[in-house]
Amino acid sequence: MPKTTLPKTYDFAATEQRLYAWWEESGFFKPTNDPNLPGHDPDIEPFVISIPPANVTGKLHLGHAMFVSMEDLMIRYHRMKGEPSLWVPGTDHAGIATQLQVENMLREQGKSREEVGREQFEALTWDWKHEYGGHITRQIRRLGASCDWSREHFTLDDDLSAAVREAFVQLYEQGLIYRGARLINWSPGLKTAVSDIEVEYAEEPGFMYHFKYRLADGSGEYLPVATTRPETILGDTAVAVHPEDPRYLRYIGRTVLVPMLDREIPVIADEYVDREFGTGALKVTPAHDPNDYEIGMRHNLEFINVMTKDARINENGGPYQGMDRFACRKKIWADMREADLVIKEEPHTHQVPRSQRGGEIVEPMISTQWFLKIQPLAEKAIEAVRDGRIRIVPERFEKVYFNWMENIKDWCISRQLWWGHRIPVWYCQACGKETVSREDPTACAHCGSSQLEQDPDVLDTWFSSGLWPFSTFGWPEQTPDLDYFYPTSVLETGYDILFFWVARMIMDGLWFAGDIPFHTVYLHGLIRDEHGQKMSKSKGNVVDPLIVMEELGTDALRFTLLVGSTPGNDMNLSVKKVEGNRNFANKVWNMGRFIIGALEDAPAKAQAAPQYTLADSWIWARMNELIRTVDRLFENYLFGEAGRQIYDFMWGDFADWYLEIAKLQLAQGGDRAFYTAYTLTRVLDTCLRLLHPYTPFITEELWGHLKTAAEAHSAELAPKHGMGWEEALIIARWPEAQQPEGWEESKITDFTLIQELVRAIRNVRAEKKLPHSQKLAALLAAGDRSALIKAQLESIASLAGLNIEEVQVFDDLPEPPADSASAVVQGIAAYIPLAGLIDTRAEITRLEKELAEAEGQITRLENLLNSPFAQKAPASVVENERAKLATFQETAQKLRDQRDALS
RNA sequence: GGGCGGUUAGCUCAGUUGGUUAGAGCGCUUCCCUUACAAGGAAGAAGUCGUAGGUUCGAGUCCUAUACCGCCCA
Repeated sequence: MPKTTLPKTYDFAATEQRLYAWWEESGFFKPTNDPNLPGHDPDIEPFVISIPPANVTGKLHLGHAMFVSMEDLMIRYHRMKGEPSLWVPGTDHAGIATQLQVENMLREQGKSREEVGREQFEALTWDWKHEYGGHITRQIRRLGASCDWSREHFTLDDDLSAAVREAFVQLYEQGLIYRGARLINWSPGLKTAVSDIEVEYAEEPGFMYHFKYRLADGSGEYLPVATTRPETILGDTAVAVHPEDPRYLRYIGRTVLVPMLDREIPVIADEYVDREFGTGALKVTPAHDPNDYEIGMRHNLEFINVMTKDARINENGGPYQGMDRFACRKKIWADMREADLVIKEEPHTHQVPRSQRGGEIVEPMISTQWFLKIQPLAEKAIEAVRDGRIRIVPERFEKVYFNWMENIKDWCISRQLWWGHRIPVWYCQACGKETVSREDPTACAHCGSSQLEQDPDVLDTWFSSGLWPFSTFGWPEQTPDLDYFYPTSVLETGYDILFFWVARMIMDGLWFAGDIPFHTVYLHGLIRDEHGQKMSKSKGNVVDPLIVMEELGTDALRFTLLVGSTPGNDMNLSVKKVEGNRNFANKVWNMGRFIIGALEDAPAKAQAAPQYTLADSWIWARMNELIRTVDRLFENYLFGEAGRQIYDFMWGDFADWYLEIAKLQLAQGGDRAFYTAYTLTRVLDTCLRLLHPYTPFITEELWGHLKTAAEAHSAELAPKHGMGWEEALIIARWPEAQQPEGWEESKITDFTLIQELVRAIRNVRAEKKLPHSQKLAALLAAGDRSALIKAQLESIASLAGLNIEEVQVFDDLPEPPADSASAVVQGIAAYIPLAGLIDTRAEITRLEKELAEAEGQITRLENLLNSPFAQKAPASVVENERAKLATFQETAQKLRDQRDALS
């Protein structure tokens, strides 16, 4: 055959970049029905996804690979459905991360950011962004992401910055943004505040320090108190006990002396105190602990901050001033031991708050920051999910969402960084009042003075990310994009940023854009290594997606991520799995090679109306089943299962069975060959369309070859039912399942019987260790199915390795032939004469084993049918079981005959 | 302390509304370079579906309890 020039192995390296460039140049990534172009129809509903903006500093990791694969799958599916599909790409400025990068660069040059100054530092950061910011988007392209790059955005772009200003000013004017001194999480290394959700608590070994709080009256009495952080003693402003704790009742209202400082503080009663924990008496440091802060507020205690911004002890710490917090912990404890104030210390595991970035221990501190009263926004956001306007997949995350939203606290939005959206508040040096403005003001709004100074802080990066689904469309401008594409359709991301990002987008979307930002939230899981361990550099188990793509192809990686995961659940990834899917890609490639080669040899036209074979009908029926299944699964966001179905059909049905039979049919020539070529083409075409959202490159490449070959060969091979040989697979129409016409079930039943028979004969061959090259003779006793078997004899013989000249089909064989190996399938007996090769005793043993199996089933089914099952189960289910019983009885009888013939 | 998820073959995991012989990939055993594919083909071994109850004619699937592992929140 083949004049075909396709290489034997799919060469993804030569394909991927070329196809991506072609897609992009051809404008396939842009939505149809663009609202900025003439002829736009606003009534057609678009499908829209906002990409989770990647950090500009980022390097591609599997998390990116996951969301890109998942979102690209959805976008490609909807695009093929013919919907105007838009995927908006972009990056965020990642305040802390980016600033750290540039600071590191400066450090290597022996400089600090303070030395270069703010303006220069910002300029350097922009330079850095221009140089390295494109890395991540180039890497996202490598994954095949079909996003509309002409709509790419960056959170610090002018238009997005304008959106941030607008949002800030609106909230300020609505009285929801305020500035004040509150307890916040302070990152001493970064010297900035961080929000509550940027702090992670880890159980770590430490000590519980027990010591004496002496009464101020000089009586020598003391309260035993325990703490894990002795350095905070310096900031204690009360000792609290439970109001009903008999041990301490008599101390309530009296005063005690702070160790080493001898400051006099009250003993108070508060129900927060856990009598079982520690000594039952709690030192209260309102300026350095969230719970103590609450107590301090309730009891009007003094708030004494004892630390500086780099976590050293400040002037309130008396002799300890200037010491690092951990050095102070040691020193004060030593001093207290000296002063006989120590009772004991014991090992203790406690919760240590660490910064999500950098990992240093965060210090709770009182600091003046900007806060957002988020509760009014949260209420709307809760409602939107509660009433179903927004659906979260998988549903269980709705509970997590509600729980967080209902307990939401004011959000600290200011950061002491230089890289980000600067807070649009100016302080007047003349009158001291604030001016808050969308445009940089030149004069104080209150006194007109021009002596203004802008707040030095910037906003939390997530403040801008929350606006992403509409700021990228031009909000607050009422642009055609905003009008048409907002609300977007699906928000897809990892469940780990449900609070950081998803929740804020919902709140902001409802608050600012007046509508939900998307109707569905799809959450994927985290990717772990092959044994479920978190990937980390220190463990050395990190899988680099770039290397995997390099070695095994993008399609293999994508398919692995998509098919190996279920919504909301973590997945374990191993290179072995990717390898398996590389093999699948190669298998698909070779199916294509075969089919394209086969076309060239088949007639270009049919002479008569089609007379489809059993195999043709079977594969056609199975294919339609597949399309229906895939559609159903897609509607339920079960992309992994859908992918597995496609894989199983292509490999297990189409390649393993139909292709093998097709070889025989093609060899017959004439109409048989034509209709076989037609079926091969149609099924492959359909499969490639279904598979395209998973593995876009190989399917596009192969489909192009198929299209070229088919068009060159015959117009009659073209797709029908609204499909055609479109310009490219990426914009080709999604297959529509043909409604069942009634004949399908029996064809599938018949073909399944043929498969089982073939397998049974192959099994005999394998057990007798006969090479495939040795064609066998066979006698088949097929009862009422002998017509079917006769009709399919050529296929059976070929697939099972029989010599068709030596195969005989009977309704019944009164006498099982001697010197034969035998097998029984659904009551059909197959005898393979093997003179000299039969070990009678072994054969009897084998038959009896099978007979025992069949008899076991008969007993089971008889019992079942004699139970209430027969009355209570639906008739069709009962009928099924009866039919099975009959088949087993038939099979058992045949097996007995065979055994008896040997004995 | 509250909530969620997981527990199915040696390993990694599917199993969609309960339907009666539980599937895949990898690994393992045996055979085969059969002109689409050795990154392949054929055959095979392998699971009391964490445990204990319950609902039901029927439970991997629903309910209750429980153990272990993991995650989130406080």
